[in-house]
Amino acid sequence: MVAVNRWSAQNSEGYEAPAGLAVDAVVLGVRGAELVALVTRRPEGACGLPGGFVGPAERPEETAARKLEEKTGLREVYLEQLGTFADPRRDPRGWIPTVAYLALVPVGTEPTDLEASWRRAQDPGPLAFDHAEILALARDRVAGKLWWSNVAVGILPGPFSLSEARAVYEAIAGTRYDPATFARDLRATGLIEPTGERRAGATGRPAALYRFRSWAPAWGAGRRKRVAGG
Amino acid sequence: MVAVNRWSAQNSEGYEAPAGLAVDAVVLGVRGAELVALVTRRPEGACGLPGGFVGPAERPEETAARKLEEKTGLREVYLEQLGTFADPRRDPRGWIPTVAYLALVPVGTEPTDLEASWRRAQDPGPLAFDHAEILALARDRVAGKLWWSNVAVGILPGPFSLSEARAVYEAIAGTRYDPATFARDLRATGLIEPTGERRAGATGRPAALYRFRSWAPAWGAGRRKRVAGG
DNA sequence: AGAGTTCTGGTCTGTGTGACAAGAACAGCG
DNA sequence: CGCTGTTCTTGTCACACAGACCAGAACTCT
Repeated sequence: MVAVNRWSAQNSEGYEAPAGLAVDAVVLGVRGAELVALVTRRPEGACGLPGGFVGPAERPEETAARKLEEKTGLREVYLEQLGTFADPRRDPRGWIPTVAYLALVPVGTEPTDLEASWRRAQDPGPLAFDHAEILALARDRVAGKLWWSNVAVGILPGPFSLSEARAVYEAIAGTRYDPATFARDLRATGLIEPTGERRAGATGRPAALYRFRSWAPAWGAGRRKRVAGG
Repeated sequence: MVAVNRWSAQNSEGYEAPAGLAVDAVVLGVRGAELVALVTRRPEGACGLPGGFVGPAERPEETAARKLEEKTGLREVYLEQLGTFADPRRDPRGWIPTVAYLALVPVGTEPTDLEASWRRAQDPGPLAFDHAEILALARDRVAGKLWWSNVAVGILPGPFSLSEARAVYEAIAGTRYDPATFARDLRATGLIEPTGERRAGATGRPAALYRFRSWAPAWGAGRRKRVAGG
């Protein structure tokens, strides 16, 4: 019944228990042609992923959503569990496993928290704990699922042109696509539908606008792109 | 410093802490033409996935490997994290998050623990807690990675014929493959290599034997199969 | 009105995939 | 020993798809 020391607790069954359960979120967005991740300055001064402790009546995804709203003001963001990092030595404060989440936020989102800022997802600079490893896992995950699901809806929630979608896909995949082929293939996935509107005002021919058919996680049924050879 | 009740603890920082950290393993194998999962009888009488509590100086994958050896006698099995299930109400005993793992064991493996037995991965019967959900996630995961990695090495560790490999792949994917096309495609992944031996004694032309090039997780570089349309 | 830019539909070609056909290498039997 | 049946193995063929290119459409700017 008594915590044996500062670093871990003990329950009534005699099992050692963690000192707490944490969540960390990899918040990804697109700025210009680059994939960016949100990092916050920690009390110790180092930078790290936004996160916090899970409450005793909370599901971890609720904690992640709560922290995300604090940093960005956004609700209803795409959120997916990446995995759990539970090496007992990962946090010098004690035995604190963390459940890592991947979040995707719309183009143009700015941090509401002054301690938070965008960094390039590649080369984010030094991060606390094992956060660099978590970020790397997030990059692989989102790139792998790009053409197979509607994860991009988190970054393109509103009506978008195929050029805007292409910029997002290119930033995430790290490659360039032929505009005509990209349009054909994205339409063929069946994940998007035309709104009937067009975006004028810019230079060139106005682009037709599209939206994702569903906000909820979904999978394409038509053509799929192969992933780049490993 | 004092656990507030039987169901959760509290650390020195004032944060509530879980009552313990658990692991559960989905142990998959192939018996005949079917994908099977290992289940154990729990003290309460219900059936569930093999699992246990993580020690304070242990990484969860070590706990999973330890429990797996208790149930099957196997060391060096393929082990991969599936995800974490941490709904505070998932376990009636208290706030106990569990990290779920996927393990693949060779064809012919028999449980060493009398309380453990094989069940069909589809239709395993009622399972305790959220273990049915965890098993479903494991089935999807292994089917999705089948053609993209050498996960099957966990089920086919020794020399095998292409027919034996095909039986395993068909059991996992739940489909049937053309023998000739299967042979061409599996060879084209670059994941396997011929041993030079042949398996005689059975009826028909003796089959050439193959082995996986590497035991460690690896990815194919050649042809890949598309996943079945969702 | 003309030039420049971007979007969009069409075509063409190389390649991967699935299905099929035919030959090779054994065991069992009359 | 030859025939039959089975299984493994190689080869071929048709189709669908990814990628690239081209030309026209639709706008803005000068």
